[in-house]
Amino acid sequence: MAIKILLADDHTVVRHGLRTALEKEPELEVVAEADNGRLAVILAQKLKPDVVLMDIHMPDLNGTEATRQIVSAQPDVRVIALSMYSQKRYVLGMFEAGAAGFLIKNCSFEELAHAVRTVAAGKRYLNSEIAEVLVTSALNPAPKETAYSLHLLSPREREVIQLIAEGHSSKSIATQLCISGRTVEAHRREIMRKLNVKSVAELTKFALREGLTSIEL
Amino acid sequence: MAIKILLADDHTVVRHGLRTALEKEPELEVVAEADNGRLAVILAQKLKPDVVLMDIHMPDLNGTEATRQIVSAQPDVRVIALSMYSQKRYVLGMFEAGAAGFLIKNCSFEELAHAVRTVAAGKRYLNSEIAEVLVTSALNPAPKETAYSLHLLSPREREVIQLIAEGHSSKSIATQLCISGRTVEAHRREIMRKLNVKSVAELTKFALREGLTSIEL
DNA sequence: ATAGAAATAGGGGATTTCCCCAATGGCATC
DNA sequence: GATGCCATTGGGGAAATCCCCTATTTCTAT
Repeated sequence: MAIKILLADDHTVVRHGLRTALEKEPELEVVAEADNGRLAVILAQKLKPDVVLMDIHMPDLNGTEATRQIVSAQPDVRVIALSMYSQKRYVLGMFEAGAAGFLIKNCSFEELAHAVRTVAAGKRYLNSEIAEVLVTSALNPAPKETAYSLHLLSPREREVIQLIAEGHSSKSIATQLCISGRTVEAHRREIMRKLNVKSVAELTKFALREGLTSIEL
Repeated sequence: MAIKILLADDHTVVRHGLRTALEKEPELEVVAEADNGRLAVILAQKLKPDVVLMDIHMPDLNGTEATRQIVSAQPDVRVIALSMYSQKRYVLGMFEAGAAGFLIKNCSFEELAHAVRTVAAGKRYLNSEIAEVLVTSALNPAPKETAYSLHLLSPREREVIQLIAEGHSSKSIATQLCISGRTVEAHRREIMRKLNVKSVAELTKFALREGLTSIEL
């Protein structure tokens, strides 16, 4: 009995490529494709696939919400998240929504096929990168809030990171906050340690994602 | 004589799927894959493919700059841009860099294969959506700044700003580009002078707006 | 109460970035 | 073919940031 697969990804070419590659595997069968989350939910209900390969970024209904709806209606459908990024909030969000596995799009096809068989057998599938994210997250037991790592930072640190992301130097920040430049440097280092970034560029992207600053100059 | 294709996309699974699908076509042959723009340039030089399928968003060297380098060195290599989005600045940027065609990832595989054959025959390939973007753009003769404001920067500077916005230090960039750290610093200063910014934070935001880097880490 | 964290500030030195300047080479315009 | 622009390549020195520490105060939580 072949494993029935539903592909949910908004890029037609990507879906076609995945289907072609998956169907070279004898016991895997792609039964349908969806180009958005809402359609994925409908098709999952109708076709009862064994495994859904679910992209996270999709129009109309994103992969996380689609997973939540599918799994709550049909707990035996196994969903594998397929994402470009291994960011904690995506990983935690998908598992919280009920996904059985998580793959980075930058994985090998062999890993993808292996993941499909693993979750179809009722097990979870995590590669080492995702496992790392989960372990780190589990060891910092500040549930939910840690997922949005802004809560890792103290209020003062949030002030400082915003000013850095707005382009201010440590000295300028010190003047604005009426503290010593050394203190600002200490905050800056602590922020980078907590967020595990090594450059102002990454720090700026974090601040943008968290809405601490605007992309406009 | 089969059409030799080079695949450049940073997602391994996507490359594998495309390769599998393309190789079902008798007269198409995938001769190599690259997961970043710099490798694509090297492989294009070495293998002299007929067609390069080039993703726009890639680490280290993006698809637009990679296209520019490939086409300027080997004008007979035909590059097809493969993008998730049909935003004007991507379309204009790729054609300005010398691309022969432009495909949205959300196109059918038949269209992809047809585009490969079309550009290999020396013609351009545009689907109606891209044609629409170009016509609109041609009828609204917006000055270059609005169309492709990266024109302020030289090609080398565009390489450097991408790497800075990805979080690399000058020294690391120097190693990647095989030039002195002092030269990278000079580029960095020139970039900041031209863009009139004073910090890596502002520079990162510019790179994000121009699609040179992704907000995800 | 005691442990831990946040906020403050600093020493000293390594590394990186910033600002002034210079040489080369290409390419275009005149 | 001379001129001039600018891209690319770099040096020297000043400034900023980063990294290793220590230290005090305050507040919170166990």
